[in-house]
Amino acid sequence: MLSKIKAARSGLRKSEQKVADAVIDDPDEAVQSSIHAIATRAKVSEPTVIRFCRALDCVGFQQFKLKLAQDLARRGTFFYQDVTAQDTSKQLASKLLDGAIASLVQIRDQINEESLDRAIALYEACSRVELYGSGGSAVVAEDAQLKFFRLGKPAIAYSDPHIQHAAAALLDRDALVIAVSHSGRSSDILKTVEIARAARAKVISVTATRSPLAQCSDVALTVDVNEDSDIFSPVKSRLGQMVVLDVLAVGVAVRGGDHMLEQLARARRAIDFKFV
Amino acid sequence: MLSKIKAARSGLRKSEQKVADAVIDDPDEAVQSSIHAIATRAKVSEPTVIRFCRALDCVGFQQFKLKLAQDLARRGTFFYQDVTAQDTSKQLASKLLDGAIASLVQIRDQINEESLDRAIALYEACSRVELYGSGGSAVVAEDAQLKFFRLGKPAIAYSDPHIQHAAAALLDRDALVIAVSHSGRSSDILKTVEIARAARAKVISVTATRSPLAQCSDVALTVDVNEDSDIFSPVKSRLGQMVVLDVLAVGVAVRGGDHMLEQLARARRAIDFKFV
DNA sequence: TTTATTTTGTAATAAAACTACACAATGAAT
DNA sequence: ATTCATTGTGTAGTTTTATTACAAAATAAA
Repeated sequence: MLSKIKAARSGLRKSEQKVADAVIDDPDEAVQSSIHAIATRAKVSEPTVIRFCRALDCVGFQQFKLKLAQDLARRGTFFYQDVTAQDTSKQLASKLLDGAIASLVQIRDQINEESLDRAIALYEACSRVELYGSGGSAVVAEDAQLKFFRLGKPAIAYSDPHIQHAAAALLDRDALVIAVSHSGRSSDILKTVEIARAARAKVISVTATRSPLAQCSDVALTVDVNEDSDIFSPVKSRLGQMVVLDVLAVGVAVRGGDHMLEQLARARRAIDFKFV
Repeated sequence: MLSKIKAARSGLRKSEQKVADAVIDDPDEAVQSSIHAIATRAKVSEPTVIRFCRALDCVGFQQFKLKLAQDLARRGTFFYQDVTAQDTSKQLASKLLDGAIASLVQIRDQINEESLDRAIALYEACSRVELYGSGGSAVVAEDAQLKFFRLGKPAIAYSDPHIQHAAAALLDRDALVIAVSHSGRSSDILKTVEIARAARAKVISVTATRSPLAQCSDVALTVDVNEDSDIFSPVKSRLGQMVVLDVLAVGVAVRGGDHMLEQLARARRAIDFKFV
């Protein structure tokens, strides 16, 4: 629509061009304005605004505004922007959300299909799952535990590094470890994975590409996002990790066929509506 | 917007629900209708339609239609698709990521600036923060705890409902509660909030629009997403809740000025690279 | 310059959105 | 069960917004 206006501009009459200019100048303002407001800003009469709409193949002003609004909605591209102390709350929220969205888009385009398939195969071959993550990653591991224990095999998450060490020492070749770490460089998690592998357990890591953790795992599901604008904690990588683990869990479920999917959907409704 | 309507539906009055149903039934028709047309189709009076719009945080019918139109326009970019047993891993991942992205886009467009400002003010006025969430929402509460305790005031998260009750009873007027719940209907969390309010603590809720929890909070930060395609747990609303709480925390930090932002950024690097 | 044609604005009309208020339904307290 | 208070819903009127009809400028052609 916006480009349509630009294209049509030179074919319009003089005062209609003024309307076109006013709309192009601030389209977001335009979609919220009445005919009167636009007419005033473009310094033309109200019927001129309507004629302008009709010239653009709209039946009236309302339809024009609707089409323009939809156009603006679609134009949404998401990118990082640093927050500043001068931002209004609205700007702040939009910037942060945009950043989060951008990171998910990035992850979507980076998903490694082969790793995912191998991870699914590892789950199918194991008899139980342990999830390790500390600090912020503990949250992700716990969230994943909730998903995995509905898939039919025992799943448990540990967030204390010492307990992780102890738990890892007790694993066997039928156990599967899912190790979550943002940087993949924490010595605790590396030590834990080392112990787990010595016990012949399989290891899936959810971490940064080419990090030490990724390199010492059987399968690495990598999550790399631009963290520059995260102030407190790597929110974006946390979101990414959660979604990637969701993908893994759903992937496993899907291998169980449509029947299993339905069953899980029912289970979810029964549980969540009561408790969450 | 559409998912907001669905989420808010049960919190609406009877005739407003009729309007909701009419809109959900054919949203494309709705964006082109006048109040009169919608009122007729829903078999209610015209003011009821306006009240319905207001209940959804719109200033009037026009704004409602505009938001709805933009929502419909965006459907095309990232949209929900049900996963099937025939999907390849890649397709599966894309579908799930698209769904997650779509939900964040929705949340971005729904952010209520006024609520956010009020929530920030509540944090600034309090002397300590307690975060309550159980089940899946416990994960969100814990994640938020990590953010909030870096802002300079004590912050603690409880995930056991009984302990939440006990903790809430010990609050005073300087305490701030952040209550997280997907549905906003769990009796545990409602009870906890009731106790907290009786102790004169302030309550910010992170939950569905017009849910009981939202209604009994001082400020509601609403998170409404279409959960149809979530198999295990409401991943999408979980992501949304985490981001919304991140926005709140960053909002608080930003009020502390650029200096505080820098300090936090340094703190984050120091902490996270070691532990996560 | 006059005349036809196009363009633009004024003023009236129609339609839509919104408000104030009154009646009806619901629920709590006696 | 009856009254009172509260909440919900509709009727009727008001204001705002969109649209039309038409007349006055402006422009171009003869």
